[in-house]
Amino acid sequence: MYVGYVLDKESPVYPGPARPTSLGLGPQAYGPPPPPQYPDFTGYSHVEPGPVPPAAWSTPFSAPKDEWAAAYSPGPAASTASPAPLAFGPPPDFSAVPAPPGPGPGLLAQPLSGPGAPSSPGAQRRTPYEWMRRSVAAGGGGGSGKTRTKDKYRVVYTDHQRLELEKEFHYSRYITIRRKSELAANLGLTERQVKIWFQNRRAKERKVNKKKQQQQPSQPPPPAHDVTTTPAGPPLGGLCPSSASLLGTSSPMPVKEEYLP
DNA sequence: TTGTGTTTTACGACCTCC
DNA sequence: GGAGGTCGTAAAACACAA
Repeated sequence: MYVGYVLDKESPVYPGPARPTSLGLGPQAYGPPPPPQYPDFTGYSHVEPGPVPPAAWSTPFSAPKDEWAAAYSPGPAASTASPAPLAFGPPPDFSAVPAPPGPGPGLLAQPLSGPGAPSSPGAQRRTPYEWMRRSVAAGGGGGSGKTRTKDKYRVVYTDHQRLELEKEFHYSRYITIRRKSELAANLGLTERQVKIWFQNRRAKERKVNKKKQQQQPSQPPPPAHDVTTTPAGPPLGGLCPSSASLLGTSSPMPVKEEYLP
């Protein structure tokens, strides 16, 4: 698997313990999941309860997790939430919004608790519910499987779907096979959609970083996670040439539970 | 309301790896 | 050969100025 190739590279994309050799990407990743790692996946959380502070997101990623999380915040309810509730599955207040009649179980109603609450960074919806109506009209948002070959060219993912995808992306730019499967299941998307979302997200990041570099040519090199601004190299071998700095023992990257031995 | 620019999904082509 | 990577692109969705 290509991912496996990346993972095994000298400069792995994922830093430190987040990328244990036992991660088992590639064909073996399809094997039976280690029993103890997901005793209760519905409670999956990026931010492990306990001492892992949100500040861990300050590096290597430039944007603190709280920042983008707040941007996606559904409202006061989220802002007051503990750092831990990054769980998949509908939050309790999801019930406040009737689930659209889309196909599949994954159309998650959005936890938009407050009218006027911004639902997306850089894309303030006119009303917190308008995007929902659009999503419903578009065939139930993500998971509808609409493609350009069908009656709808594309769907608009719900803010919750985007939030969870962004969470995963902020954790790591490359999603594992298992996480992709889990994410797809929990968000009601197909694995293909998750994969493509990550591809597009990386492309977006490269684009942004390129823009930044052009605007600030004299600036010091980008942060370690800026894997995309690296000069040309092997498509993946050079994906994260600077990630070696992430491998330092002082890496503040939180160790994802599933990556723990 | 309309025109225009940007962002977001989705795909195809091509590549590398196993 | 299959999977997933980048890159480029199409087109819908969206924001915003005129």
